[in-house]
Amino acid sequence: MDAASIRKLNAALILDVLRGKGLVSRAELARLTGLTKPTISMQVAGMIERGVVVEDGAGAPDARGGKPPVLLRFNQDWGCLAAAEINSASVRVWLADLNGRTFDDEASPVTPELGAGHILDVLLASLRQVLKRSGQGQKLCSIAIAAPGRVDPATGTVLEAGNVFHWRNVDVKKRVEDNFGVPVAVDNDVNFAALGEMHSGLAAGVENFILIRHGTGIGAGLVIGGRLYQGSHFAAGEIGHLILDRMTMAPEVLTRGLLETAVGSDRVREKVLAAWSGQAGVPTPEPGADLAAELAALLRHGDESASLVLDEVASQMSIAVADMAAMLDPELIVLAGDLFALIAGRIRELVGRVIPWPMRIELSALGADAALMGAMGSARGLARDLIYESSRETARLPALR
Amino acid sequence: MDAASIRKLNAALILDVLRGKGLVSRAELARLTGLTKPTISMQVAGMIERGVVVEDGAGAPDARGGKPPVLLRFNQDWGCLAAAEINSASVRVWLADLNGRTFDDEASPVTPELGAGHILDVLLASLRQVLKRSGQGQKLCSIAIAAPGRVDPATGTVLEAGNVFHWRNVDVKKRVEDNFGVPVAVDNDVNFAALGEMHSGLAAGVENFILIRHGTGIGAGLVIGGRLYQGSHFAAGEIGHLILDRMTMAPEVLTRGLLETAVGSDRVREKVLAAWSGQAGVPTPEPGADLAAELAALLRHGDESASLVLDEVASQMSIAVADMAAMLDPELIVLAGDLFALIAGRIRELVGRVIPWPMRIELSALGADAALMGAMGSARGLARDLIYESSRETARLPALR
DNA sequence: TTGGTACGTTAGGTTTCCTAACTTACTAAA
DNA sequence: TTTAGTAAGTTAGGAAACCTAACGTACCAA
Repeated sequence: MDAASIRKLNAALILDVLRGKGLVSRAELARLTGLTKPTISMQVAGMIERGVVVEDGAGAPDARGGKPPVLLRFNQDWGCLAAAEINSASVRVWLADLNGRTFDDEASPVTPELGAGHILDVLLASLRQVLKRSGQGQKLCSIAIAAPGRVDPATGTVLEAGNVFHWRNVDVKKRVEDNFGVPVAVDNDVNFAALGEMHSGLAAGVENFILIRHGTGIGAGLVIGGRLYQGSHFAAGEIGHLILDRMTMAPEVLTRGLLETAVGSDRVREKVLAAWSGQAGVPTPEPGADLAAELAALLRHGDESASLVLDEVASQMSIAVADMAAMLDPELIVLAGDLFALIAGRIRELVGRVIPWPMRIELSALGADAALMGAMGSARGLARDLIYESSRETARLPALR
Repeated sequence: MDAASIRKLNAALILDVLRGKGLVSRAELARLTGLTKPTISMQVAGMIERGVVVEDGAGAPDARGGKPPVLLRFNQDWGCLAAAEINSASVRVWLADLNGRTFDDEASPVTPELGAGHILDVLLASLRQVLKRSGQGQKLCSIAIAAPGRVDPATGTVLEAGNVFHWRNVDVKKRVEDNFGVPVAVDNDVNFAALGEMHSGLAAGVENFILIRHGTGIGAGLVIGGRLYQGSHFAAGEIGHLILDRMTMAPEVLTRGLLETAVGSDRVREKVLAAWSGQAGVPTPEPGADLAAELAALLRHGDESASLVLDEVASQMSIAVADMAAMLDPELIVLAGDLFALIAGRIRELVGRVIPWPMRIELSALGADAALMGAMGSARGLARDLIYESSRETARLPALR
């Protein structure tokens, strides 16, 4: 720890305040950071020279008189950020300014059968295209990628990607870094979705929460103490393995009694088809259609089979939610996945019975964009070091007259 | 962030190395910390003046020649630490040096019926006694207290202490701080037990692990990212509420299907008594005796009832352990409680069936001292600030000749 | 006895921050 | 229109911590 570190820490402090507040004067920065006015002036001079900060007009002078403040603003166009998501239907890419505001995007259809190499090719081409189109290629600061499966964020490798993709040890980070030469973050899509809720969703400012996603698979993203928790084998939140058939550990539980097998969307569809009454005037459920919309339609027509299936699903999901709540005592549980809209009320009621303290259980508001928003937040974090690196040569500029 | 902060940070860095390594010379400190020799000399001079560090003999000179190093040592007797535990049978107090080595202790029998006020009186008296006996009262740096129930460590208040103590909102921290005028940490005994395993047990150096304690109640302490995680309502790890009777959320589950009700030691005793074969030559199980020892004796005599009961308990505990493993993906799970010695093997086997990655499941080695050891570690952490506060006046001492 | 090596100290310079005083630009009231 | 008051931002000087480079000290080995 030496003088240079002090300067960097103070630069980060100043920039954090500046990014958080929007327009701030030097004097107010001094008040907010606890640093003195000369220090702020010197630091800000360096930032302005590098272009990270710009002067942006005059503020209203104090009512009692006094020189009006010169307002400063973080220059969100100093660089740009990229986020990408690989899912079973497409590769999506977003480009955003340093405040995370998306200004361009691109989606390329893919299928898992294309294989890891080809899908990554699509991703790289897609990235290149948006960067070229926007003319911001030179300013790119960082990239974050939401990938399927179990990911080691330290190495940026997809260790294994479940039933759909059949990836093993795919080094996404290296591939992308080699092509763009900027820092790259890779993580699981559910984890990024949780970060998305934290950055710009329901969980803003929440220290401890869980995002549970329901789909073909079932997974959870855990945020503990304001940070993503991935687990020792990057498998934290793999609640598909939760055991439903309690009071016993019989071998058949391994195939029958696990949460994912019981209430994954494929199984729910089967159950609906099996139980469907065939009532006149009720639409026939079809494989391939939107499961949640279909169930909602059945419910509207007063179809009993749908309501019975949903009751069962709600009951089993409630067990998982209640157990997570009991173990982790989060402040909030966010439910992501269309089906949850139909059963959130029932889950709240059932969980409320077993958990003796108040707990918010909410439906995600970000929908399909959650992972990309979280990835963008992560890209923003990665870019911090580049932005905050304060150049030493700029110290103590002569006054401008 | 200013010059004074730099000095403090570097002082902490140096002292951490010194405490970790034992005997170190100034030159080696420079190498280990990355600071320069003059900086180390200056910092160390201040520490020696304050008595926090002492010179302790000469080291062996380098084989190639050269002046032999003067070895430095952290002065573990610069102050002392206290830890206390309140349990249903006694109030225990330990006194230790700054390295956490206990040099005096005291146990006072109490019963929960005495009430919070009286039990705290006993604790205070006990603390005063050991401090007086050792003559170290003036040097006391901090106190940590393992209390029963749900504790808010920020305020040091026992919010509620379960079935045994019937405490509500007992401000332990204030009471003790007012009496001794040193920083006081209060936390739940299971949490401190987990810290104990981390400081000086099986979990040394483990980032993510869970300690599960079985007794009348069942609770877990969660260490995530090397830090205790208490939850948003200080209820993390309250796995007594886990739901055993799956596939349903029927109302009767609330009394019948919760983990604590099913496998708490009281219930296990009932089960043993109910199932006992009354076989000749087998000792009769008696209420009040040591449950684990009794079960072990029954097993030795080949009693079938005991083995059936244990199988059931193991099966149900396994569900809880497997679920925690699936959700939190810890590196290690530590089992604390006598009963676990009889069923750990079975738990390992059952959990191994559902969790597809390797996971260590071990019996706690610290036994009844775990919570006190963890509390002592916490007291040591609290004392850091006092120890590391580097005095400004000592800068740049003239050379001694 | 001499050269080599490593420990720890001294001297001098750099960087950053702080305090105090100053200039600048505006309001409000005489 | 002038004058006093207030707040923003700059300048000047100094303090505190660090660093580099060189030096004195104590030991080994030939």
